[in-house]
Amino acid sequence: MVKELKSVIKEQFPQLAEDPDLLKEFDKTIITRSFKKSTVIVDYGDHIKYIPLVLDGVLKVLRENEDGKEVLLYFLERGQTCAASFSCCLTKKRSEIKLIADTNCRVALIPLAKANNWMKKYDAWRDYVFNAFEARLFAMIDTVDRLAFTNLDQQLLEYLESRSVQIADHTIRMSHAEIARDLSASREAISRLLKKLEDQKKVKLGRNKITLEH
DNA sequence: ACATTAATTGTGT
DNA sequence: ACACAATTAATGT
Repeated sequence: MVKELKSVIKEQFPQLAEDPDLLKEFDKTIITRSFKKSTVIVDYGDHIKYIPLVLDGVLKVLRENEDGKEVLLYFLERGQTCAASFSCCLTKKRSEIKLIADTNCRVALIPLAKANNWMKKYDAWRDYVFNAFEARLFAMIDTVDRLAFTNLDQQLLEYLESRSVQIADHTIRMSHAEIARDLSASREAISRLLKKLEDQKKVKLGRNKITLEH
């Protein structure tokens, strides 16, 4: 199991695997855990104890508005980590976000103190963290752009395509209502747009599933 | 296999 | 956005 973790790290986090000392630290301190789909891993106000590295599956990061509405911030895929957790790492604040297993997933957990300490000790770790922040920042700028400049049609199509890549499957098993929540749109609007996409032969619809055609 | 129920999806306003 | 109709899947008998 330990050597299996090592090979997953090499595959998913190549930058981290370059430093053998860091890999040894991983061996000693990392806990891997599996979560079933829909499990809440971190909730609003929780104290963060670990930095998660996604080994497998997809996680969802949500934020709650002042008026109690939940907004999807972004998805975490294998090889990624939660930038929001790092900010907790530095400030010791409670969690501003909710982290939820979008699919069954496997996560490596790094204790906060270690993650902090490694910043000084290991260049590879520090670089990884900064890269993660940078990548997340640009990804979020991108989504803000799309929110501002594209209509819901576009967003829906891009959402479906990116989900399909994430789960490596043409068939997305979700209800229209779930998709609507992710896009902060009404369920009816999504249903109608999906039907339009079906008429255009871009997707095939079934109950709780959407298959992308190419 | 069939009926009942619940959940999802479609439609008109 | 809402109300309700239609359809589909899940469950019990």
